[in-house]
Amino acid sequence: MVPSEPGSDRQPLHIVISEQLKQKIEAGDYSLGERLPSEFDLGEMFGVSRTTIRKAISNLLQQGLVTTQRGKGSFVSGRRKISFSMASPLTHFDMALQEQGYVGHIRSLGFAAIPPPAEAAQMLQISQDSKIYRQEKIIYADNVPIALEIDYFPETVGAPLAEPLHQGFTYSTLTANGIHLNGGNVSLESIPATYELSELLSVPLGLPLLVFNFVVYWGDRQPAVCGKVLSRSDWTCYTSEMADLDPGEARHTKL
Amino acid sequence: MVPSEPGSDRQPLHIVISEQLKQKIEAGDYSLGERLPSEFDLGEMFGVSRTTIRKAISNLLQQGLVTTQRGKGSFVSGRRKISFSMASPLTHFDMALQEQGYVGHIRSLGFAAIPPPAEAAQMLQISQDSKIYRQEKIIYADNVPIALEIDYFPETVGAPLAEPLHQGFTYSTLTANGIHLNGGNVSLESIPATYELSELLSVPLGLPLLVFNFVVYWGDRQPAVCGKVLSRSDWTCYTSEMADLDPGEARHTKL
DNA sequence: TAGTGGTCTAGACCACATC
DNA sequence: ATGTGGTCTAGACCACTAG
Repeated sequence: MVPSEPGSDRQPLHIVISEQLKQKIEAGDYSLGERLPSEFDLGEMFGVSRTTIRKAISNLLQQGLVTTQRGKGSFVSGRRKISFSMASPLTHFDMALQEQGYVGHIRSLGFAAIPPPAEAAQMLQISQDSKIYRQEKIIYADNVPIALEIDYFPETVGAPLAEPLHQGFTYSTLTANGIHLNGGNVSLESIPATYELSELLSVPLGLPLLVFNFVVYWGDRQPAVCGKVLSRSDWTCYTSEMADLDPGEARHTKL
Repeated sequence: MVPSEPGSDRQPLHIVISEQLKQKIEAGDYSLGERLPSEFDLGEMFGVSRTTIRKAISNLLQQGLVTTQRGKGSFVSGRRKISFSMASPLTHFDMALQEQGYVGHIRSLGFAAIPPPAEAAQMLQISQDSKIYRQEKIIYADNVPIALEIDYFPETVGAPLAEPLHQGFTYSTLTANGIHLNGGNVSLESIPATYELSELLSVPLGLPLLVFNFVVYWGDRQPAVCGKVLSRSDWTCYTSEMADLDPGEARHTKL
């Protein structure tokens, strides 16, 4: 199976090959979860070196179409996405997971009182001398790590709730302890996974991550928590509903 | 400059090298826009083959830290992001660009009446027999392609406004012609750039793209347009403001 | 033990940019 | 003409998975 006549195509071989494999995957010739032929075999099938095949498979990896496992092979990936509402931010991750048929749990990577980073101090409206509680945790759905959550709590919230916050989902813990959130500012962006993040979330380096930045308030606009959730883009999306659009209003909210 | 003592590190060479280069970039040793040493020189500096250096630079590419130009070199990238409000969706892209100091323009890739795709027909609440107008265009900021917008208009909107829609920004054109949007459903996700998208937006294959899915209404909840905006994650982010959070409400909006 | 993907080498040729 | 990144080869060794 030689790619095509050499005269007409201007595409690199690894692109031609990865696009052909992509078509086969999308056509169902290689079905979901199925193992692709080995790199050696693919090299023979296309009549190219293993290096070129590896580059082609790397293209599919970057596009999230396959995953690779050392010693086993390359497998067609594909899964449905878990959707979270932007209207209830960090909020109810556990409920959203449960409603959509997943078992959620968290693994804490650390909970400590630290001097506040400048950015967090500003969002929580506290001075640089006061303490701040920083929590970092991985969120799992069916034992797959799907997100890294980083929270900053002001001392008034973090100190009395240190223990429950350390162990449970943020929103549920807050509401269970009488802190009812009533507003916030959020922003969404996307970044490629750094090496460190790729290790934490078991994804290839560079895979898109959704970054949900938030600061939420309770009572009389007291900041309750701020931070960010970095979630695997192959597992998550965010939804929102709008009403009464007014072009001049609510634009360029600074977070 | 040999990486480190061989006994202790378990990281591949290309990771060690790309992480070292990353540190230098973030420390400012290589400043913004500066050219890195050539692959050949880097190979000599680290005492490894060019293949390994290319893999290391590929890691930086995937993380959006550098860009490469054939015949010229590799350059440190880095730019601020343009923020769009989720409260006014497709909406005022041109104004948002202008307010943030960019010159915006569009290039149409096509505008045609077609039989409606099933998904679009459902969102626009029309039957499969009626016609639909599909528009595809690239959005530029300062002559850099930052987004691909795909719109579907029902015949009642698309037919009379074919000409102006073809040439201008969507929201501005609609409001200028008496169609005032007053609500909508949106969702945000992120996907890696496919080969085709990477060509259209001049980004490396696999770079994260933000996908803004929308359907917006006017008058008495008549769908005016639906579609999606795929924007370069290194140039764009979305912001939103919330009030009166109610945990049970507005969750899992289906788009 | 055999097969797989992960790493790395040394070298070749090409297309493009610059002088 | 020279230097750059982009493509591709042929081959080696390693780490891991499996029967």
